[in-house]
Amino acid sequence: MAVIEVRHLRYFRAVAEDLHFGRAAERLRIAQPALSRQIQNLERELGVVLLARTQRSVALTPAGALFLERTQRILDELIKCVADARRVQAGEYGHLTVGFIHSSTYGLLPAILERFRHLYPEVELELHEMTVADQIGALPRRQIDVGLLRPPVGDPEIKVQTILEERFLLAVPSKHALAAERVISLQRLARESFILFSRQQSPLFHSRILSMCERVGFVPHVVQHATQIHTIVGLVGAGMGIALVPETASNLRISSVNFLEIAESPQPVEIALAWRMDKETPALRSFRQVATLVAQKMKMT
Amino acid sequence: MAVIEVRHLRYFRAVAEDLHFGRAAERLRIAQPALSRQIQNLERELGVVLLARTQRSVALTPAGALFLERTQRILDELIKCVADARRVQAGEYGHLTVGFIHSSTYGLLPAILERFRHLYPEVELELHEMTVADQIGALPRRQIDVGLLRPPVGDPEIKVQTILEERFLLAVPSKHALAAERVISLQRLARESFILFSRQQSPLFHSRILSMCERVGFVPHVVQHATQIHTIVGLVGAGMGIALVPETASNLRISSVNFLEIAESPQPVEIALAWRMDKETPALRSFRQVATLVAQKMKMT
DNA sequence: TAAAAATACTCCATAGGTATTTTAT
DNA sequence: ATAAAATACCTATGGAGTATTTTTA
Repeated sequence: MAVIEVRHLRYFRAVAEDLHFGRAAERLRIAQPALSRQIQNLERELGVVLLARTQRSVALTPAGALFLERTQRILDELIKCVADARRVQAGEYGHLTVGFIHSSTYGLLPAILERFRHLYPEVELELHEMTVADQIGALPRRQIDVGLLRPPVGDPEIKVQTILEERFLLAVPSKHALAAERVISLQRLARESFILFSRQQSPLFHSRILSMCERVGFVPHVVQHATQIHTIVGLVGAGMGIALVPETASNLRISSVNFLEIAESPQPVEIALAWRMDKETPALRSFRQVATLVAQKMKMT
Repeated sequence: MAVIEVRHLRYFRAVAEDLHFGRAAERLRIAQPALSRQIQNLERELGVVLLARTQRSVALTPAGALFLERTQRILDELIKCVADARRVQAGEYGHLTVGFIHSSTYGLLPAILERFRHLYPEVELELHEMTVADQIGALPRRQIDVGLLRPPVGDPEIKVQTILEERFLLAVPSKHALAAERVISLQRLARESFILFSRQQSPLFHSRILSMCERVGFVPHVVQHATQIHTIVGLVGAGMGIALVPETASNLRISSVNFLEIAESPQPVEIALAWRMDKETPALRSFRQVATLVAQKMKMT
């Protein structure tokens, strides 16, 4: 026997607990002589007498007592280590760094987090608010494992899965003449003052809004540019103008703003997951699954 | 394979470190196919893929990374546990509860402790000052493992080994008429005032002193009883009388007291080690050895 | 004499070896 | 074409079984 094996530890523990070779062997489902020999081998390998045996009794030596305590710990750790490895593989245990755009914090991200933390409480999540561009840069650099962003992405090394489509709504101040309507045609907004997403920071929204106005025949009269949805909605609430915003904005629940559906039901904007296509870790798999499910459920309501 | 063995952990660690089956096998001094099969067995048993292999490369999966970290810890602990068991057997590691009489604190006990702590720094000593009677009671009850006491003991279950013999000296106040002498005959003390060990607390000293006086033909005139050596020497220093004390008392180094040898060189009193004869632990063996050696050395000086 | 551990021997499961195949670069 | 892991097949070590002996309370 060149090295001590787990078998020796298990056998020794059994004998040390029972202080009886016969009964310990029975518990281990092996014959008593086999057990005796393994304990002898262990003691020989250690060069230490662990058990003081007489024909009538077995007792632990001080070295044996120490060895038992340590052995117990090692065996426990081994069991735990095996269990944890299995849980990592099952995506129930691990670590995941998530990038997300600001607008997801109004509804989608909190909903995903709540569900995920409930299902996978032992996956440690690290959250980073980032722009879409930063996320696309951070993914290959492994600064994030998954991104919650708006397509398109472009990089062929990055996989993208759309999980949610959002309609555009019209945000108007509560006191505005249109505030009483539920559905409105874009054509009626030609003379209105618009608060618009900035071209630099939110190119997708910017161009979408411009083109949907263009389609019905006007160029919006822009009184203010802004980047973040909550800023824009805030400005609308202050009576500065109206704005076209994705429907998550209605989660903001600002009392001085009404959200109206748009009769032309313009092309929705998407929210997607993005991740490195090379290898999907178990924790990522869990996250994707939860995110997809949560988004699915949001569509229904 | 019913259970995971240390072999699997060692093999996995090697592959995980090298990320190359061939080189890992070489390091382990086994053939590559044997290693491949053992890792496969391990993964099958775990139900977990630890290594992501392609024909050109081997990489750890997240589960594998966790398993490696834990495996490393377990193997380290196993090595340490083996080493510690060996050290317990060698009496270099462990725990020992020592009972001792007060008078040993003047010279013998500190000398033993110093030497022992130097030689066996990892044996934890628990020290309890106790009377001889308490020690004899505490030994079978396993409250102490070894006692430093004055014989006799009596209990046949307790082994006793005398390690030191002490002569009696005469303690006199520095200003006393006899203080200038170096050696004195007991006969000259018939008229002196004695401070004597109490019969109850120190029966051995009490009877020894009475009988040595009796032998030269007088009954000492006792002005005060006391129990502990330092109390008695203190009273002598205060000029209250003279006293017969074991020579350890001279370690007290009280300037107002002179210690004189006794011409009749009366029977010395002994200090002994006492321990349960059933089984001697390695730490006890170390302690006995050191105590014997230190006492030996004290005799010489 | 009875109970329990150790010894003697036998057997076979499996760790490990060699030769070869597969596969991705 | 090459490097590296996997597969196929063989060998033999040693773990486990049965029968027996030893020991001492």
